[in-house]
Amino acid sequence: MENILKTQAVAKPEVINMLKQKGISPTQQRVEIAQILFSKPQHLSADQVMGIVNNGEQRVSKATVYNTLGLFANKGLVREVIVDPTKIFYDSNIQSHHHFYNVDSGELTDIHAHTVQLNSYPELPEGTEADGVDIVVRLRNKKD
Amino acid sequence: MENILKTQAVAKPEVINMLKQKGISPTQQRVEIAQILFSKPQHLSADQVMGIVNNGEQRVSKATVYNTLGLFANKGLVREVIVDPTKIFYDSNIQSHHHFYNVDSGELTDIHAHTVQLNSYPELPEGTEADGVDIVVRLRNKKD
DNA sequence: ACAGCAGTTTAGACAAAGTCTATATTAATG
DNA sequence: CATTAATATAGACTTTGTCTAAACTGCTGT
Repeated sequence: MENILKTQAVAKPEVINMLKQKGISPTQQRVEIAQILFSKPQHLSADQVMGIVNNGEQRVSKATVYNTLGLFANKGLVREVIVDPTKIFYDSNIQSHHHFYNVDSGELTDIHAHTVQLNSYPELPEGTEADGVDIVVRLRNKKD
Repeated sequence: MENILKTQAVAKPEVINMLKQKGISPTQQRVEIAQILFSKPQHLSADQVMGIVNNGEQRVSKATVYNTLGLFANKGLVREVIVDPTKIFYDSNIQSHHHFYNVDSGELTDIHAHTVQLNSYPELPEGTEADGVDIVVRLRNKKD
């Protein structure tokens, strides 16, 4: 589990409101995790969240971290980003945008929605509806 | 490990040539796996390949299946598709194209390259070069 | 033919992310 | 405030994938 310093948090009442608006009861653990996630637009793995929330003392269990991140993603509070075959990243920015993924460093950065545009759209298979479009530009470090 | 029937294979000499052209020495195990992969355009997980190649008797070890698929991907013989957080799919079609991923069924299907087009392109971060663009349209089953 | 050698393959131990289960704790409700 | 429903927890477990050390394969040059 990574050990990362907790930076400035978001105001508690603000976060509590966000949760309530999505129909999530704001328990202590959920609020703590939400404060970390929404301190800024960022991409965190479950393990990283675990490390930040439990920096020093143990306050939230592994199961709760996983449950909570899954719940948040389900309710549309955060977005899952699947680019690394070994783990899920949770993106605190749910505005439409895409990602660069540096295969060498594991770094994940944003591509603003308007710099990439689809000008045509495939027909969806029978009986299905689109749930989202993910565009990932994979990067390598130049070695010149 | 899944147990799937092996369908019609590709001719051995043909596959051996493909491997040689990419600088891969065509060992028995590699040829067997390549014959399965290239029998048609498809998306298979390591576990599925394992199931097909070893249908009935055990002929290729787990380590070799993983090594071989990794090697093939590295040499550009197959393409890794990362859409399912629990496993990698290997796509035997390396032509430029994209994917539908049905979140409910786990089904992965192709989107022809020409039905989706990027009409602008983001600036790449300093010191990096693009390694590929993956577009994934996530689907859910309609429940009406 | 065959000793030596590099490249492969193998079984099984191991690692890491994530899930599950049964129990304990907390929060909500009347 | 007692009861009940919802959450949180520790730790066992599962799955995908990696690693390691030993065995095997098939060349090479003599």
